[in-house]
Amino acid sequence: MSTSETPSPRQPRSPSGRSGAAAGSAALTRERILQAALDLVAIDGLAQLSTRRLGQRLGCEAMSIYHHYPNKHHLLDAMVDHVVASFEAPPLGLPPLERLRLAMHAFRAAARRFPAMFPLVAVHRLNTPTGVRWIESILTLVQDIVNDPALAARHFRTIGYFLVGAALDETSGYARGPSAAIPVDGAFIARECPRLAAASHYFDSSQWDATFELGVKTMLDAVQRDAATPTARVRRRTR
Amino acid sequence: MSTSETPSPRQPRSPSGRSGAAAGSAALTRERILQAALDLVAIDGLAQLSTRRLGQRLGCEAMSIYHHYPNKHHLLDAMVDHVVASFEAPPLGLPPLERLRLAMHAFRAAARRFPAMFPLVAVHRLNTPTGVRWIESILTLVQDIVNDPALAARHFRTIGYFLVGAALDETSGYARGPSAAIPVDGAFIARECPRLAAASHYFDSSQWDATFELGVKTMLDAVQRDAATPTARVRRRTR
DNA sequence: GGCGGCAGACTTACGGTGTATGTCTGATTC
DNA sequence: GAATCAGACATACACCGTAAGTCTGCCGCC
Repeated sequence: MSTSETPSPRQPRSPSGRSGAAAGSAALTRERILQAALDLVAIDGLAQLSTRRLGQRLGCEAMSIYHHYPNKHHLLDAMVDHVVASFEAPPLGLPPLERLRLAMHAFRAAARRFPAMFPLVAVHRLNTPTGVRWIESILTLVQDIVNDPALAARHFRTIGYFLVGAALDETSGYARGPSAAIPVDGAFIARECPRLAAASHYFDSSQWDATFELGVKTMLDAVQRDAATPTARVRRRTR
Repeated sequence: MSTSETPSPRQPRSPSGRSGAAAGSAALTRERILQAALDLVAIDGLAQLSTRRLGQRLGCEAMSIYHHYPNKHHLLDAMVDHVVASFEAPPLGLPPLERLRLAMHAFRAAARRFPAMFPLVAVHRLNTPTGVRWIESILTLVQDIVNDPALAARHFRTIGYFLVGAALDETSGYARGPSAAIPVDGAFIARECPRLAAASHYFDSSQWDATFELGVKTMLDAVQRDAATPTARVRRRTR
C-alpha cells in the first residue's frame, strides 16, 4: 500500500557526521540509554517506559536501543542494578550495630531517591554481582553481631523483609498503589472502623520517619538479644 | 473490506437458550470471571492474564467480560479483594498476643495460597471495605496490647512491613523474580562473598518456616516490650 | 399476540506494546 | 578504491486493552 508515496530518500534528522545522532544529542550508549530510562520512569512512572517513548526521548528509533540491550528486560535489569549499586555503605570504624543501623537507613534513602523503581526492585532477583556483594556486606554486619550462622541468616532475612515492606509502603503504599475502585469514604471508616478512624493521623506520611525508626529499633533489639557474648557462651535455646 | 465474504449468519456456538453460553459452560457472571482469572494467574502467572486469554478460558469473547467489569483494572481489584477477604481471622478467646501471632501466620498462609497474586497485593491499595476491615481487626489487636495509640500504629505498620516483605520473598523473591540477566555463578560467590557462600544453605526454602518464626518473635517481643502494664503480668513467658 | 426495550453477547477497529527481520550508510581497514 | 561491518533506520507481526457498533433473544406492557 502507498508504495508510490514520496519515497523519502533516507534523510537523517541531523546533518551531523554520525547518522544516528539527533539534534544536540550525543551518540547512543548503554549508559545514556540507562539514564534516559531512569529519567523517564522517575517522571512518568514504570508503566510509561516503552521502547518507543524511550527512543523519542533519546532522539533515536526504538529499535536502535536493541543494539545496546538485547531486550527490554535486560534494560530493566540494568536499571535495578543501578539502584542497588547506589546503596551507600556505612562508614568503617563504627560498631557493627551502628553500621547496621546506618545501612538500613541507606536502603530507605535509595528507595526515596528512586521511588518509581521500587515496586520493581522489591520483586527483583538480586543474584547479580552488585546484588550479592551488597548482600554479603549486610550479612557480614549481622554475623559480626550474631555469631551463630543460622540465627544470623534469619535475622538478616527478617531485616530485609522489613526494609522491603517499608520501602514499598513509602513509595507505593496505601492509597497510592494501582486501584481503580472507588476508595471507601470516611463515613464507612468512621462507622465500621473506629480504631482506624481514631488512628488515621498516625498513618500519613508525616509519621514515616517515626515508624521507620521504631522498625529499626525493633530489628536491632532482636539482633542484640541474640548477640554472641564475648565469652562465646551461646544462649540456651529451649526448642 | 471483504464485505462480500460469506456473511456468516450469526450462528452462536451453542444451541442453548442463552445466546452467549459456550458448550458446557454456565452463563457469564462476575464470580465466574473472577474465579477463571484467579485460576489463570495461578497457572500461568500475572503477566499471562489478558482479556483475550481469559475469554478463551471462559468460552466467550474478550469483550463480553466488559459487560461485568468496566475494565481490567476493576477485575484486578476484585482479585486482590478476594485474596484479602481470604485472610483468616484468629479465633476469639485467646490472649491478644497469641491472636496477633496467629493473624501473622494467616497472612503468610494467604500468600502461599495465592503466590502469583502477591506481587500485586503487596503494592495494592487496601482502602476497600474488605481491606480496611482487615486493617481494623489487626490494629485492634495491636492496640489491645500497646495502649498508646501512636506507638500501636507504628507497631502495626512495622508488622505489616515485615509481613509484606516475607510474603514477597517466599512468593517471588531471590532467584525467582523477573530477570533476564545471567545469574552470578557459584565461583563468583565463593570468591567474593565468603560469608554468603558459607550461609547459602540458610537461605533456601527449607528455612522459610524458621525465618518467619524468628520474624514473628522479633515483632511480638517489640510489641510486648511496649505493652501497657497497668498491673498486668504479661512478662515471663517460658516457651 | 404483538411489540419495544434492553441486557448480554459478538464484531470490528484503533492505537499502543515488544521485537524479528531486513536494509542502508558512513567509517575503518586493507 | 574495495571490502567489511557496526550502528543506525524501516517495516512488519502478533499481541494487548478497549471504544464503538451490531445483533439477538428474553422480558414486560399494550
